[in-house]
Amino acid sequence: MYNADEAAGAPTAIICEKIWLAIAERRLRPGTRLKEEQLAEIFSVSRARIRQALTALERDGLVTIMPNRGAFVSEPSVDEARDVFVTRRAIEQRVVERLCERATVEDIERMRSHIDEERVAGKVGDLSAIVRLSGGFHLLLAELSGSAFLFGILRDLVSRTSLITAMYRSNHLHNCGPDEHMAVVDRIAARDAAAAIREMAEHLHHVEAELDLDEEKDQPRDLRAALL
Amino acid sequence: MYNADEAAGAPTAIICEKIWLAIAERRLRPGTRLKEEQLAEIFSVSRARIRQALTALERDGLVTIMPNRGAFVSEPSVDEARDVFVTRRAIEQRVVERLCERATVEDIERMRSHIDEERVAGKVGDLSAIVRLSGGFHLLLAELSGSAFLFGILRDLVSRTSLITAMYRSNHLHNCGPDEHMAVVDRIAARDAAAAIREMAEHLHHVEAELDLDEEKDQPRDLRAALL
DNA sequence: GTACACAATATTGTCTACAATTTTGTAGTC
DNA sequence: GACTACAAAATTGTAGACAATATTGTGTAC
Repeated sequence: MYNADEAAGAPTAIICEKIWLAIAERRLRPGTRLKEEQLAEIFSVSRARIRQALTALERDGLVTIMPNRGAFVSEPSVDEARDVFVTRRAIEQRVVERLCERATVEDIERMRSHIDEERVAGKVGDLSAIVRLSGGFHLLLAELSGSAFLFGILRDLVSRTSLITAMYRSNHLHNCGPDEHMAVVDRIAARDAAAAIREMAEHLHHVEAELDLDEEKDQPRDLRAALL
Repeated sequence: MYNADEAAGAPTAIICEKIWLAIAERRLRPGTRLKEEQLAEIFSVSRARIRQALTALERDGLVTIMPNRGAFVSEPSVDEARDVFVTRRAIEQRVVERLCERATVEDIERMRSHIDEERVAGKVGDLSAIVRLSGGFHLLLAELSGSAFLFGILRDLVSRTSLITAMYRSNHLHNCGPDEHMAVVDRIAARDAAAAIREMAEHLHHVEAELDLDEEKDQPRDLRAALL
């Protein structure tokens, strides 16, 4: 891990990751304004580089850029949140399906050792690692599925899931539990595609179910809707 | 349509679209180098704007940027091409599925009138319009499915499909025929999800089958592989 | 006292100049 | 004569300066 205090002259990818992590860990709340000059000073880089980072983050759906207005941490609506999970189920079903056909024993081993890391992070209570690893498991599966597009798409979706989780869940720790991950891996190892798909779908439903997507159904997007 | 001769001071989106169309219409062949200064002069804009356009096109997979080397029109491999179709089938299955549940009569009408446009373009022989509309049909379906993510993902995939079609097919005209599109819409209108999904899968298989993805199986990515 | 118009400030958007890197051409040496 | 090292040209990457736009604060008129 990089030391957060030594951020001088960091390349664009590092800046993106730092902002991404800050959002996922709820240090940057949805709706927060991200002033370019301010960020440039914080990271000790030029404003041009910050703009690059912000446009990249916009592409991942983490920040929303309003022309001539500035960049803000995105505030995904309930509908958008549900939409992410709908799409994830579609993508990850296909990922698991392919893994049941193609995964090697080395692949299975990588999945298991990843889950070990998750468990360690959970015991130690390293929030930063937990956030990264829980999403990372799904990305690892997508990577091992051998489809660069499924991987790329899921990368987007996982980022958005982190934001959604940060926004609609009081506590992030229970999500993406290593036990449910292991259940999926066991089914893949057994080459039981139907069961693996079911296990994954169930897992994603659990993650979604832990969010408060029902209560504050239409949360205000603009002031008018909020106050009248 | 814009006049291609009057491109002075065009915003980034216009530049992207022009380059995209040039690639889709095979005026820019895969592997072509895209020098920034040259493009800046052609479009009568600053080099900074060209860089914006190129990074946007890279995100869509149409150009490949090699650091300190420059931007090139992407050369998707056979495996990547197949991968795109695998992913498209997964995504568009879900799109059609949702449309069978949610599509209104107005939606069906929009699909049908879009297909009418395709037929007109086909009769007139407007290659530019054919390219745009054939992909546009699938995007319209995704848009009407009500899932912004399915739409966004398919947007990417359709762009890549255009590039792949331009690369592996001698004649673009037979792809995405309006008749097969109409077959899908008819099934959606009849709310027959299973049949609609089958019709769409078949259509995508046809498009893929018309490409020469078998013959030049490992086309050279680098000189070493090409010459030794 | 309120509302509108105007000005000041702050922030983003764009362009131009400079620095770093890579590629190509040339000369020198073995 | 061929290979290596060096230099020059071209191209990309970066940063800083300037212009455009939106927001906020103030003043004046009704």
